[in-house]
Amino acid sequence: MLVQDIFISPLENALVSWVEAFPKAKIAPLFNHLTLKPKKAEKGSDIVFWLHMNEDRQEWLTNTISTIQQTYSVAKIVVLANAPNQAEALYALSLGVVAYAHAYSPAKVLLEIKTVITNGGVWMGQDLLKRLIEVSTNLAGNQAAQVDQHLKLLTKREKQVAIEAAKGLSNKEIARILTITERTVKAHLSSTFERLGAKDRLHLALMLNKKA
Amino acid sequence: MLVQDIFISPLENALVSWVEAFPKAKIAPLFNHLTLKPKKAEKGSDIVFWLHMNEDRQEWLTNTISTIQQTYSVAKIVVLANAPNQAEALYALSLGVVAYAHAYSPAKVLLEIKTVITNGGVWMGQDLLKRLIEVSTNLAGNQAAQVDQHLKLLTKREKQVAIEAAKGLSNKEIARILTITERTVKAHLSSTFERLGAKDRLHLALMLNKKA
DNA sequence: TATTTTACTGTCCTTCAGGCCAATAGTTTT
DNA sequence: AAAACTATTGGCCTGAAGGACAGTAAAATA
Repeated sequence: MLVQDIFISPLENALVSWVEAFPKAKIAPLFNHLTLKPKKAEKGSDIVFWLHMNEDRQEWLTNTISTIQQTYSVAKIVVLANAPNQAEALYALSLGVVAYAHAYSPAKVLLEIKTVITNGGVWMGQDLLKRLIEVSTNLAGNQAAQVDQHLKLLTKREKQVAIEAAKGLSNKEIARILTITERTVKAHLSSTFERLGAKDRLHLALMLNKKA
Repeated sequence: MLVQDIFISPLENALVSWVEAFPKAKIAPLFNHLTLKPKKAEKGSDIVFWLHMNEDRQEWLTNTISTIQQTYSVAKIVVLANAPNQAEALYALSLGVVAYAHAYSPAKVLLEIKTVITNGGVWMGQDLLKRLIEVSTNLAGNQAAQVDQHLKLLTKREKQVAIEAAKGLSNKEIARILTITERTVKAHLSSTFERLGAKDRLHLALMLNKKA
């Protein structure tokens, strides 16, 4: 099967590791419909687009991916980022990109990525994946129940104080509406922090305002 | 670098594809400390444990993984499931497993998995990954939707600071990760409070963590 | 009944947050 | 070219937050 690699980068010259990994690859300054004839693409060949991503070019990325997908339905797209970050990676992957890596990855890694994606795999950083899994496993549990779980550990009075604090009220305000001393509010809060393992009222607020 | 493969399976005979992929691999009916001498493991060699997972053996999986991790800190663990499912995969990955695949994967795939994980990668099914990404982008996405409303009122730098502050980080911590002075963080935050009409960082956090 | 938990309050102290009043340099807009 | 905005940092000051180290009285539980 013919596999064709196309680098799209704003740089004049492709990075050395790219050339090393794919000597025969095409390099284009930006994607346009003349880069490759669609017909040639359709007849059973795989195309891999390697998009070189600079900072602050989200829009370009979005548009380019969209255009490629519309033009070559079978194409696989890899994003190589100068400054990789999780948010961007997540975004790119949600658009259908099958690999997201550092732009200065050595040739060996690039070839490995190629192997993985041509076999139907997806390539991404381990940190991002870890976060994905964390988020998903958290989400699997019921959040509403989780908040109750927290409040259940508190006494009646601590609960009241905690809820007000989580709304953003100051100790003084909480004291006023519960008709107790500010000192007492602090006592309930300190106890609450310890019971729930929160460092401070902000973390408490984040715990109790957990997104559903 | 020496890489040692160890199959752990309740079956008497290893599956053919395993033997085909790793003719020199060790095969053990179940994990115990005598399987491999820790000393041998420590001196710069990579160990890969391939756990053959039958149905209804979650507990065995949990214990085995735990034991392996305690014994060989550098070991990589692969789970090969007779009947793969996303929940189990997610669980395994959250325990630190670096690959989850079908037990009857052909030798070619097994070798590919090996390549990926020995290079620091993680292997999993594309469907699972797609789901992970969907879930995560929904989560990050719906927030971004309303939160964007707020964030778009901020400058680039203010945005970065605001997001970290909303996570519960202190000024000092934010300063460190953005490589600026704590004073500068304060300046960005003050500006942010004014632009968004937040009284303090807790209100900012509530605004940016608003649920749908 | 004895013990533990809850609710409440006190003072002292340290750290942190955020406002106020600056200044400099680069970028963008008018 | 002038004005406005952005990014950066400085010092000073006030007040809030939270920990340390207390104490008392009522209620719940063993």
